[in-house]
Amino acid sequence: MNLADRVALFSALRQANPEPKGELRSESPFQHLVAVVLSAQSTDVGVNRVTPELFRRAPNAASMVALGETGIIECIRSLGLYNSKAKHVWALSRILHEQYQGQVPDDRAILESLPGVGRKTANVVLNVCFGHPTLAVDTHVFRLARRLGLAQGKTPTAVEKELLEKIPEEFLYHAHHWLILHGRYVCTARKPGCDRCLIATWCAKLEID
DNA sequence: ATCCCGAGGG
DNA sequence: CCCTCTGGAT
Repeated sequence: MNLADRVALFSALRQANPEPKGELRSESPFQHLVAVVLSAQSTDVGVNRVTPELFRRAPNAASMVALGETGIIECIRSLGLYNSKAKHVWALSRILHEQYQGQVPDDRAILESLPGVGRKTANVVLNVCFGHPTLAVDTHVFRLARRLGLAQGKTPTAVEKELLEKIPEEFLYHAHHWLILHGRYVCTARKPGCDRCLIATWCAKLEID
């Protein structure tokens, strides 16, 4: 896809949704970090179902440490993957509490060193909490980028690199949310809604027609 | 049966 | 590189 088409594609997404927001609910960087860790292989609806009670019991790092792994599991059981997620949330809370005054650091290397925080989660936190133009490649962005023909890589890391090269800078900051929302509600995994797709004009999947 | 805002461990 | 973690929704 050439530059003019890429600009047109992202302009269409921007026009439809000028200020895209993620759908995970939180009231602080700490809560957002925890919500993103919990979102691994789970839906946002599921995360938003359990976080009100979790954050009522433990709104910050210190109280999350006090709640303990068992208390965390009680709150998040219906999400799945609860043993490892509870372990990670408790351990990262303890590190933030003991070493970072309970604050989430604006630093990729430190974020990725936290238990349960990989590249994708760090990219989301850097973007949403600290305003950096990072691009988090989750399951939706990965699928959509490949369908559109914006990337061919076989790993999220490879696709992130391709997208960073192909998405014009002016669109980079919002690109994650535009792509994830489009992937979630239109270009879904099982049944892509091509008939109601705003960017089908530029989609490699439909080029043959 | 497949997918969900993945990460850690082998 | 692959496997596992795990329940809920479709």
